[in-house]
Amino acid sequence: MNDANPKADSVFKALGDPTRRALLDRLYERNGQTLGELCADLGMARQSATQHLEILQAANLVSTTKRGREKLHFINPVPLYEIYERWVRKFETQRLRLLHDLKKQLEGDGK
Amino acid sequence: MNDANPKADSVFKALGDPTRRALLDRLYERNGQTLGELCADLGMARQSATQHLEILQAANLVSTTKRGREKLHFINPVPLYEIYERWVRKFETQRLRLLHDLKKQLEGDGK
DNA sequence: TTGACATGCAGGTAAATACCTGCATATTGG
DNA sequence: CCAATATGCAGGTATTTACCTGCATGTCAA
Repeated sequence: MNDANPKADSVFKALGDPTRRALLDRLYERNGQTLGELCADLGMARQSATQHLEILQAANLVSTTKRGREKLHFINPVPLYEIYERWVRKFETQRLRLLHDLKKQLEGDGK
Repeated sequence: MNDANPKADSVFKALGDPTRRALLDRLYERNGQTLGELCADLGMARQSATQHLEILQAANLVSTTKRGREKLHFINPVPLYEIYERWVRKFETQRLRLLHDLKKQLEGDGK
């Protein structure tokens, strides 16, 4: 009776935190960064960042490999695409896209 | 330094719970349901469901209107599309779609 | 009007979450 | 080898979350 899909759960929960979204953006800009690099300028202790990265890994949004004493992090966009297939495409209509484009156009004037 | 986007936060957090995803699915099947209808078969107290619906509303995924003593709930897919624009499209590549289709095809055999 | 029905409001608890600190381990470079 | 560097491990705390129960309010229909 419950859509207790653990996959969707882990991905949405992973994305539900600004620090983790920032980490994904950083990895998008440059893939394969070390823990230390990713921690820099995050404004929190290393161990906190580590935990965030573990959550991203559990959601399969990030995968890692070790190079010597360093841990390299790589982004994996597939879960995002699967969310799209399940949670966006389902609600997608021609009208929706048009509405979105119109909104963007209107916002473009204001900003 | 932090992508503390309250909009993304509210939407992802709203979607990060199986009960709330189930509610969205139910509203997709039949829009405009009352609180009582949505509570049925959820396996939790009415007030708990109410709180979940409030969270969906805060994320702008659901809007409501009152008809007499009833409260009607309507789904709003726009935030989902905005997530797509920000978090899927960005990582989208030709290769990705191909990979996804391939995977689906392979899974189709097994199941 | 009044009783039944739909929903709102006000707490209260257990578990999960997002941080932290302190110490341990493993790797590299000189 | 050994000191500096990168990361892992083991807790500990405050806040948030997901539930609950009990009672109040508002609306409909006979």
